[in-house]
Amino acid sequence: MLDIKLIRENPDLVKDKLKLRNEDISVIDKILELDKNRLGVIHRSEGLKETRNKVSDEIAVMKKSKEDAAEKISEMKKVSDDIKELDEELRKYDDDIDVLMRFIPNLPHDSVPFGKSEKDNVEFKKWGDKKSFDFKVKDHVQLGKTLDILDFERGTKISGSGFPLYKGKGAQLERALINFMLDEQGKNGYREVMTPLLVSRTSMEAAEKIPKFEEDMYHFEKDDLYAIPTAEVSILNIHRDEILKQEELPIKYCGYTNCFRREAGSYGKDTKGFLRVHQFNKVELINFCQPEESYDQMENMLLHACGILEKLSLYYRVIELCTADIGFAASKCYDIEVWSYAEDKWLEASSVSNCTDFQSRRAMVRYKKILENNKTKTELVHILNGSGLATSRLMVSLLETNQTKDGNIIVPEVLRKYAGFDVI
RNA sequence: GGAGAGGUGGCAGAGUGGUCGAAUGCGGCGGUCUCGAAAACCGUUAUAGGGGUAACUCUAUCGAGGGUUCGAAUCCCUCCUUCUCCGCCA
Repeated sequence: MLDIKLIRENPDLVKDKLKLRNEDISVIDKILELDKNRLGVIHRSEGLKETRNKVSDEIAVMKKSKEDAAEKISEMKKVSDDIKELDEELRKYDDDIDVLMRFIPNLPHDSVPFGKSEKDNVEFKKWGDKKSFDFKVKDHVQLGKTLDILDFERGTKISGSGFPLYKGKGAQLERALINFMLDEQGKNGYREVMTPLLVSRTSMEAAEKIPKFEEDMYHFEKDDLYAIPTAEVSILNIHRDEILKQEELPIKYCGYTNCFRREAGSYGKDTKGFLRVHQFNKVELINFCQPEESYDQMENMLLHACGILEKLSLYYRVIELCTADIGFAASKCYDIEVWSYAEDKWLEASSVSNCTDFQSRRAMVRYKKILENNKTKTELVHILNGSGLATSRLMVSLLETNQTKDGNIIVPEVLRKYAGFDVI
């Protein structure tokens, strides 16, 4: 969430930034009014509390010296009732403000290109060469079926559409890919973690996934747990409600998890094979750092994600998302897309986001900043996330790129020691 | 799932209705002493939110949320969590 103080003190700045995102800015004025009322109630309530505390002390003294305090007690009874009423009112204001705040996205960074839709995203970088095939390429579904390594029909039988079944060398290749990526990110300084896949509502809220994306989550009602849509959620919550040391920043984690997404509202779009699935595998990168270095860290993370694709020799490009397309919690985003020869289009395989203090404010992840005069100040960390990478769309490109004329797959050099075979 | 015992400041650990934001010890920071260090001694040591240019001041916080009371770390209720024992299961 945004800082209420920033809204209070710089409403025009906030509005201008939100306009860039095509947001309805009337909500800011509503918040300002509620906030003003809220502060008034706080003043009155705290004034009464001050009286109550003072008089209660006086009552204690009177009782000790056996004086009659009945009058003061009845006086305070009234004061206490008034406090109760004001605090009730205060809570209402808090709730009303919170409801509005939860749907306001992060402010875009100055470097983010302006745009009105995803069409205005800017190509930032392109790597590799588009391969030319002297035969008709098969798509990943055909390849998977012919080689008997991917079985979407049976996956559907087991769970419904969007739950892929990997078989034999397909399963092994997937495992190889995951291990390869974890090892590479480990070399890049990320500490490997294996996290819970089901998380509490509190954890989802801390990551700013709820309430905005509630419809996209799998929810286990009986235990009130949510299946994570990305390891970002569980990794981010490692340090919820903690105060970190300045010298341990940046803290970098990588973790492989299954990811679960209901993909509500996207039925009928990209339904083929891996293009849009409810369950997929992803190696996630998370970085907790000091505010002043977060944009540098972001560039690093982008390189770390791209490094995987380069080692796999896959043709890819990086897109800098425009103000209309950056993620809810993000101030800046890069998407990495791999090329699908069969679909003849780019597929999103990774997204690197700087969420600044937007998530850390609700998650309360802070650090002790050492100031010049040697004093310390507690400040929110910046949190970044990036996929490094998601396997499903990566697998599409990997299979298609490395197919041979007779329908086999040449395993990329770097994966061979992980897979234990060279060809499928 | 059953039975019991806990959750207090960075840590350990007192505190069962009143000047308790909280004794004491350890640790941390600053100082005295010393050539320097140790020891000893003295001081200091939380977070959040209001108000004030500031010194400062007010409010809240003893697992979380409600309740009783003029007043709650202390009493009552609910939840979370940790530990011990029993049962069940991988």
